[in-house]
Amino acid sequence: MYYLGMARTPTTADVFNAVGDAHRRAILETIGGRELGVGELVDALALPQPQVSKHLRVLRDVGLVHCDRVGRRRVYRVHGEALRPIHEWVARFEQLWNDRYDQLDDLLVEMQKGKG
Amino acid sequence: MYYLGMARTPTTADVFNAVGDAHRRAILETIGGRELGVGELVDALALPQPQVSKHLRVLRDVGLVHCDRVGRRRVYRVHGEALRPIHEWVARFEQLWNDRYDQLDDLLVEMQKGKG
DNA sequence: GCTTGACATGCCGATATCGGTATGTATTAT
DNA sequence: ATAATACATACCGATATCGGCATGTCAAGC
Repeated sequence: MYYLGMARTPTTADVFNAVGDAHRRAILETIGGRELGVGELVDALALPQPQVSKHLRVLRDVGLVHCDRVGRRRVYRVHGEALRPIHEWVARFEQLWNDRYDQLDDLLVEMQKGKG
Repeated sequence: MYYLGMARTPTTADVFNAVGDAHRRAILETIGGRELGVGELVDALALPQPQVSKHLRVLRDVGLVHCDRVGRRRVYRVHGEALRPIHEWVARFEQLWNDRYDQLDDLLVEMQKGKG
């Protein structure tokens, strides 16, 4: 009989996966709050240019970076909001090791009440 | 000439990678704050038992779950603190889309001062 | 126009990864 | 001791993934 199913879950190129790679994380860290061209990333990370470009492509596809064309350069910046799913997912487990944020949430609620 | 280097970065089985897989996340979500045996996970997730066991192995290796032997069962529980690296990494970018937590951090510092 | 610069993309090889099936192992029950 | 339960592990096939190299593309300068 022939093989029909998928061999592995199609890595729905999602944010969790994109951040799973150390080089991709390094790229995001290097860009930080700045706007960097590919060449600057290549210099900073000491990686071959095609590799950086391909990682940037992945990050772009999941919305983690945005890109502007400036002359013949491509200027990349981090779109931090794309990390929100990760933040919220991790937050679901946070209380299992740290209740500080729950305290803070309560506090915030109180503050809002006081202000209103 | 012969090929010498590594073909890819050795997926240093780290927490980021472990959480990159959707099935693994589902396992963590299903366990949640409870203690579950493998069979219960198999039933809940409708996955083959070996697959669940192997994912649990990965989660164990990175410290995301702990395991106790209870009779002939293995009872798994989430060790949420292992998610801290992810939390902290994401937090570094949080200010790029949400400054609420910075406010809260400032507030916490003030509270501690008041208490001390 | 042609060249250069800055980057994206295509192709390839090696391997890590995931799912499936079969089998091993340890513990309880009889 | 034997059998059954609950799970881990081994092995395999298919493919996704990453790194390296070569080439394509597109804007700017001459």
